[in-house]
Amino acid sequence: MGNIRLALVDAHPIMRDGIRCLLADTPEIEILHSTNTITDLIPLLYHDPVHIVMTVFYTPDPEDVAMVKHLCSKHQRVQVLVMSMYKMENFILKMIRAGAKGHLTSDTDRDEMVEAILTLRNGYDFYAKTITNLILKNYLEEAENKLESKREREQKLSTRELEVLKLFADSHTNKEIADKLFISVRTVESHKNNIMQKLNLKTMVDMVKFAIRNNLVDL
Amino acid sequence: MGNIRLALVDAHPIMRDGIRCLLADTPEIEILHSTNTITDLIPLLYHDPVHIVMTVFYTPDPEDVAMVKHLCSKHQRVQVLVMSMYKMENFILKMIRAGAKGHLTSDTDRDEMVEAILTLRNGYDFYAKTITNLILKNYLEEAENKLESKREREQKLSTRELEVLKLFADSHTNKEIADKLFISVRTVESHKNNIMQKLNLKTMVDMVKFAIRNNLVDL
DNA sequence: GACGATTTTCAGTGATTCACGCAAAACAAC
DNA sequence: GTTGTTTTGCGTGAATCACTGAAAATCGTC
Repeated sequence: MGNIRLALVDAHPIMRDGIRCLLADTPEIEILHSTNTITDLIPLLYHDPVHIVMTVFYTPDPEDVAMVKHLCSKHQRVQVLVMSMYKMENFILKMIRAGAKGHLTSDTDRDEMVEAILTLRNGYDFYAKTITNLILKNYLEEAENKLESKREREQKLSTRELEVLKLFADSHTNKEIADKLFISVRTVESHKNNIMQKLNLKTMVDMVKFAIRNNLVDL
Repeated sequence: MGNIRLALVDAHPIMRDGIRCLLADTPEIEILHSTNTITDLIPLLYHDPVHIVMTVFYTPDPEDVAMVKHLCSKHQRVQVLVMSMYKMENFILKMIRAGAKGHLTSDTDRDEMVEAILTLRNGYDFYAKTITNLILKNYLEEAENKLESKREREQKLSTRELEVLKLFADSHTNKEIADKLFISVRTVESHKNNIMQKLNLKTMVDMVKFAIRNNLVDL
């Protein structure tokens, strides 16, 4: 197999330079493109295709997931390797579902990065150890009892409570929730109280975070 | 003048590796320490002092400013070079006031980085062109068109507001925040109101999400 | 159908927070 | 010293929270 054609996407030029430098003494990896965003990269791929796109994300932004999805659908032959500088299982899994074939975290090093690129080029997926644990956990849970999060909410929260929680975490006021569900504001309050008690949450900030973590609402 | 003894602070190991790699063929710069945080670095400096500490920040966090200030006061002979991956004139200026002697942005490159380090070692300050432009632009705008800069400024949060937002999104009640910051509960309320207005957020749920998205708190 | 368990509904009460407006003191820039 | 911003704080009425209690609806099951 010939050289591996790589594209680098990172909002910070210095980081792109750093990665390029780290990969400099790996001659079988050739960096063809280096852009700020996936959007900038896509047009370049038509005349100069690559095998692998490595993109770095610094914050968990739903837009990034959408961009990865878009890239994967537009260029089905490229393999996307995501490096995320945050540690949100949620989003990492979303990236994988969006079509990413590999994933690294910010505590990776040159060797792991090269290994990831080579692995992807050979047609296999690559997930950093820190990620593997996560995926394994998730998979096991899904196989045996749907999702952990699902178990958590469905075993502990009732249907109505879930409805209220969703609306609340979607930035609706109690009054709005009450109107939407044709119940009184006091009932909404009760549900929220019960949710907090059941899940052992202290504040409603915790409630919002719970909802996000469990995919009840988008960030 | 002998070798320049440098310490590197960055929350992301891969970035530290990248920078180290970029500086590898500049033999007069010697990287002695490489840590996650300034806090981790400080004890090392007692037995192994350096000339320059280069620290990278990804989000505008008042605590980072405080850490830089602390570092500058504890080790008055070290010179701090800040690289900020965001573009908030506000915070860049604060870093300078906190004692940083140089400043780079994420669109810097190896040469500029080396230049900055050498300049600092020679006893002069160094500010990247992009920074100078920023400051100049800001200055001009303020002089000629107040509205524009006002609008811009209103989208940014002040130090205090960021502190309040962080604590709030970290599940603290207003009372707790007030106690922690030694201000009244009413002041906390004011800050929260101002934040919502500045960021054009409707509810506190939105505020929590904003904080998570911007990495001010963990999920 | 009857029974118990759970869910859903709602209210009282006092504390806390929200939303909006206003303003003095502190601070920084010029 | 003047100007503008930030930080601090208060007043008011509405909304929400935290806690308790409780009636009505629903569900599983014998």
